[in-house]
Amino acid sequence: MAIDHLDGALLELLAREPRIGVLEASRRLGVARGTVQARLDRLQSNGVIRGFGPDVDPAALGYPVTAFATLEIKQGQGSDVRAHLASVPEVLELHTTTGHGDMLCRLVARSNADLQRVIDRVVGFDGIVRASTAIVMENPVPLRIIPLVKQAAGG
Amino acid sequence: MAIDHLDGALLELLAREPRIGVLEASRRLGVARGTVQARLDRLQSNGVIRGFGPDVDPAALGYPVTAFATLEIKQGQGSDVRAHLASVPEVLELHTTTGHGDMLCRLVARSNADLQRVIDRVVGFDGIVRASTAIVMENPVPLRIIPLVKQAAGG
DNA sequence: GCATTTACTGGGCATTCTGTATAGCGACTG
DNA sequence: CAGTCGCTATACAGAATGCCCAGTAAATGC
Repeated sequence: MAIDHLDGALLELLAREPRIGVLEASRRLGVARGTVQARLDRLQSNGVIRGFGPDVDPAALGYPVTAFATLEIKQGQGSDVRAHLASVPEVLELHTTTGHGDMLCRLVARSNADLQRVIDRVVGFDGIVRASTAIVMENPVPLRIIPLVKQAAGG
Repeated sequence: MAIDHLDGALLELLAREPRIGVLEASRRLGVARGTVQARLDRLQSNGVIRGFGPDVDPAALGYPVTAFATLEIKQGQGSDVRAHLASVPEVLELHTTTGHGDMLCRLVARSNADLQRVIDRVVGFDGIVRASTAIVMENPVPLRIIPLVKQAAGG
């Protein structure tokens, strides 16, 4: 669970140059290959590294518009709403939250006009009482993990 | 830019089994190795695939609490606030948005108590007028891209 | 209609990496 | 003090990669 400095450096290296192999990583980090291999195995079985899935850019796929929708749900309809939202491809992420809304989801769309269609599809479901949408204009800090990794590694 | 069915299948395959190589992928997809290689190169230079960075789980790093904070910013302080937020490791993501707030950020913390510390650090900055936080309880749909890829590939 | 370009196939080749195993060494622990 | 753990160092077979080429089929331009 705890991450030491070598783990941190390894994660950082992998984040910066993902196509790097175990052997090359060991050279960069100045440790034996077996060490890197053992660390990687441990990080993966720990669940620290979930995987190495391709990082796909929705914008490049033709979905340049991102929005966050806060949803208010009718009592007891939670699981139906979840299933509904999971069936919409443009819903990239869904959280249930405390606070004003009950759920928060990340949406993408082909255009602002298309966003209307997506929202209609998302909220056009019985269990959803109200929705408020915030359209993303800029993304000054793209999803990142390295600063947190550094902190966790004690750096 | 446009994604055909083979691209979609390749992305799906890579998402499901990321450690797969080009050769193995070509076998699974029933095409020549050179084809997979060419498609991958194209997807990467297109920007569709940003990279293959390790997918790190903040919870496994000791940050099991996630929250979204909506921030209201003092006019003209945008770039200062951006820089401030970028300097906080627990800020995983930051967007500027339309709607009620001016910014939306994703936070993580070691505990609910620790979240208070993080929020204090985030909002303890002159340009931020008001903040409202929603703590994530469940994540019924984790960040995903495959359904969108399938739709973009026309299937 | 004809030539050109593009994308895919199938094959080959040298280099490199992976998976796996070995043994030695220093540090920590019961 | 013996046992365990993590790291180093090395070895080896099998596999994958990067790169090359020639042939073919479909789309594009003249």
